[in-house]
Amino acid sequence: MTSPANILRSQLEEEIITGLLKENTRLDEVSLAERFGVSRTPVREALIQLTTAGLVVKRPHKGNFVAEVGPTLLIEMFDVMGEYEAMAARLAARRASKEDIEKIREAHLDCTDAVLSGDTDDYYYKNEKFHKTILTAAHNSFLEEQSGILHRRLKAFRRLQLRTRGRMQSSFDEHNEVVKAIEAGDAQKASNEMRKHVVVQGERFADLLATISQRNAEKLIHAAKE
Amino acid sequence: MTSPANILRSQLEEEIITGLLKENTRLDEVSLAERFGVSRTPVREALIQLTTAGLVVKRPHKGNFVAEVGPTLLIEMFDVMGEYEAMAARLAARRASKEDIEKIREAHLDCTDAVLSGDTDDYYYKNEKFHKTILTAAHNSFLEEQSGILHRRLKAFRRLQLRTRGRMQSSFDEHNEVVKAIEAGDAQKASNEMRKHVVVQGERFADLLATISQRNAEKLIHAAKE
DNA sequence: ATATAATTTATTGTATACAACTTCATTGAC
DNA sequence: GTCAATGAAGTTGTATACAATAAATTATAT
Repeated sequence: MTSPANILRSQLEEEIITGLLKENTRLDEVSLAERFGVSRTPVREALIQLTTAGLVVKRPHKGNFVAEVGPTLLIEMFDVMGEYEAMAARLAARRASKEDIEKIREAHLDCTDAVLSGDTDDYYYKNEKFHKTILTAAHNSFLEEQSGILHRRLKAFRRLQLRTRGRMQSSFDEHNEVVKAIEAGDAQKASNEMRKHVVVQGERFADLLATISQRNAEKLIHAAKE
Repeated sequence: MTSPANILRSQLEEEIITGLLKENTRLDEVSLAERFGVSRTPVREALIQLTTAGLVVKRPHKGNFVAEVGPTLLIEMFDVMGEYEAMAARLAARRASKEDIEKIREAHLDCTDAVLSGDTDDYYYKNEKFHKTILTAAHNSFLEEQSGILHRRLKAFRRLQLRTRGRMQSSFDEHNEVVKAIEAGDAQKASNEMRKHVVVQGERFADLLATISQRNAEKLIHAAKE
């Protein structure tokens, strides 16, 4: 599990996700091998894994490149992420045990401190925990896994969002609605509130785009209105 | 794209999905290499890809095994599949163009022939096309991709379901409800109808389980009732 | 001088050789 | 006779060597 190839994979994954390795950067096998002090074989294995994960694109006999996450794809991914979370909320509303609900309530309350102190980093973690708690309460490990994969991929963009002024308070308020719906066992409402909460829209959408490509922002704000 | 490694991957994938290679079957690298007339390297590459896809599990220094799809996981996957399709229907209800709706209507009508002739194989293909049309109308290529991956993985189980008596007619009726909702632009209803349509429940659920393990069927019917 | 073709260089894709680890069997001791 | 320990065999993980393909540069012809 902690073989050189796996370390390599997670390391590269991290660098791509955080944006340290920029889009379309060529990932030369020999250079990477030298850098990590291994042969090309484990490097190739790591690259293959990242390719199937969608983080790297292989052009036959041309090389491996960091996959570009265009604005369109990014929005699409956020939409799907919203659906994962909405599904979790819906299932949680139906399936959550007393203990599950207690944990959700707890995680929700924990967020209060971060909101009051205005600590966005703190809120980021507590927010993550809140969402994770609901995913667990959905009792669908496959959903949890898929959601986790996408979540990691969106990590870099997600974090930026919370920095927006007033976002933390409104995020907390939205959590509140979700919790109420789950407690009431209202699957439909829990689902809808959660989707609204996660999905990027309006001005937040424009902010997000600005973090990727300044140039293409305008024409895509239009598209966002649908 | 059609390199030896890729041919190998799709071939193995097919054999695992169709059940030709049973669960927990050991995938010996040298044997596979001999069988396909290549060296171990491309075999390993294919196995890595299948591992990240979740079809194969690697136990370090022990070997590669066909991942087992237990009843629980299978239900979970069907649930997520239902959510993908529900999302597609929801988005289609909001975003579908006149041409999109026309294509959906067309695909739906095409199913009529199969229902009347009672040809389950024919219906299988036309049903697939119907669902694909809605996915396209959702205008989210990432969703389309994710859905496609899971769809292929569930292929073997899905096909069996249609054989159930009367399932074709009720499936068609459910399609009808979905189409109506999309045409009316009722996102909520389109979504819910589609989810109900796809998700496995009730007796169909028991039928499905029987195809995997006869033994574990009973105790899981209980779980299905939630 | 420019365009095209050929050769060279660099990089990916595959094969083979070697090392590390795990498992099974055999041998020895209690 | 049984359990444990050591060794042998087999399999995965890694390194290196070789082949194939594509890009770049240079040389030649128009």
